[in-house]
Amino acid sequence: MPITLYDTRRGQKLPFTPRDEGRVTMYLCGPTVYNYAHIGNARPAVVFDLLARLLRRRYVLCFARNFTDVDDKINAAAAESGKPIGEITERFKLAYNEDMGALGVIPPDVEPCATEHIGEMIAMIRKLIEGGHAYEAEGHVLFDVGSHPGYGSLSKRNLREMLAGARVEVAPYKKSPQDFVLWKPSTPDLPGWDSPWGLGRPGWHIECSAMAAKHLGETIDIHAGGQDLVFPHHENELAQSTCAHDGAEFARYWLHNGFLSIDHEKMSKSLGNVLLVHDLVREIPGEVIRLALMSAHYRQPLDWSDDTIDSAQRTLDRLYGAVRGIKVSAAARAAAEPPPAFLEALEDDLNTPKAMAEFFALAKSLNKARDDVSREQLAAAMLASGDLIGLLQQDPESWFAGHGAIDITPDAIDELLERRRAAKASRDYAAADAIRDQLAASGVRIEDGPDGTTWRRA
RNA sequence: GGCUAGGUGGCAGAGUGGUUAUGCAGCGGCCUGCAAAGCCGUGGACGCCGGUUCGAUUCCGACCCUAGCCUCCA
Repeated sequence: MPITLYDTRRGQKLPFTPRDEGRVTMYLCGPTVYNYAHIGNARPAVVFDLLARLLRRRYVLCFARNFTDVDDKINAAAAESGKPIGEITERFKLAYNEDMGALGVIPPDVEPCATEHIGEMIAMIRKLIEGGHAYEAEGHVLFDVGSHPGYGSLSKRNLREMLAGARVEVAPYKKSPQDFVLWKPSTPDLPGWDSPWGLGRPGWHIECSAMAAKHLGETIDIHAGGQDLVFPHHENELAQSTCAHDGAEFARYWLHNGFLSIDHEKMSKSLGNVLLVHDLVREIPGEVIRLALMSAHYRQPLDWSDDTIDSAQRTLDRLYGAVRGIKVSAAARAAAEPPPAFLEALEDDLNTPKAMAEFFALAKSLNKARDDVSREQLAAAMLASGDLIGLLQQDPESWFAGHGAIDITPDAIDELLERRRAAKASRDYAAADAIRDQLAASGVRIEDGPDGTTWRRA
């Protein structure tokens, strides 16, 4: 069964086949590094990390995710803070990778920075001018959308509709209101590079086109990003790259993740509900955040709330609870594979909810299994499934110990549990229950099992 | 106003032209000294109106509602 993916441009789910047999190229639009990533930024990073993990099972993958480190928002942040631009971009590049790492995102193969590809951008812009697809006007270089009949094919718009709906004031030097900037002039106080059009800096869209071509080639298999990038960013990338590469197909599959809302509201500074991953990971285990981001299908909208987090936490408790206390030998773990139904769900356009249902089925089988061999094999299959999607990466005991949620040491807990065991042995249930209540007051919930008593943070 | 996606049981959230999603919550039971966890069972759903069909939550059309984009926001 081939992997299927929903392609935005063609508007349907299609079997995925790489252009070169056995090798896949994928490009994901990364962050503009002027602030910490918020939870909405984390969604594409996590879901397309999952896709990368799946693709690697079958293919050699080259996965690029860029940093946009030249941008007017960065300039504004620098002006506001009084810090050099390079200091800001470096700081937030590091923070981004740390935060995504906490969510189990495996670093991509290539992380190109826009500022290191100015030469490639200038070359591409020259090619566009030579080909009649771009023109210079008042120090700017603009892409001429009228020169590319396919413009609008990705976002399914046509120029007439866009003109009718235009609500933005148009710069007078543009031939058409939809023409967009490839290069713009810089003043000495702004980042700038020498170019055939004077000191300037690149527009946003050309960065990705140039970096994708440099690292992945003129035609890439998969281009991914958030739904809000479809227009104008990806439409413009598509136009630029196609025209600069003599009509060569730019991206064979376009994937877009749905939007994330906070308590059913749009996340925005004005509403004051912007949740930074940097802050969230201090309170919530990374795996909980990761699972919450995978709890809805990636193309669906996802609402982030306390319930979303609680639900993911409970789900992980259940999964960790199933594998807790089961010895899995290195050999068994190495031999284990995720169940076919689990894989099929994921390979069907990343159907994570369906895959989780299969994960639960596996946990249930394990909970019911009696003999040690079956239990080890099922636990190994669960761990293999977790390895694939970036969950169950912790030792179950430390998972249930939590972090900072309890105000009593493990040694003290063990001592109390021993006293409770003794009380139970002498049928002093009042004393046993008193100890249980005492532990509960410290945030520890205990569970009597056939092999003794275990505990977890409440 | 235009474009693009959605509207599923108390909540979250898949999927399907006729047959169990799944998880949480609820209810009953097993287990347990009592709990918890786990297991077994159980109720409850497909926005509204038409159409196609033997049969539609699933296909088609209209309508209502929601979200995103049309502003260099993932």
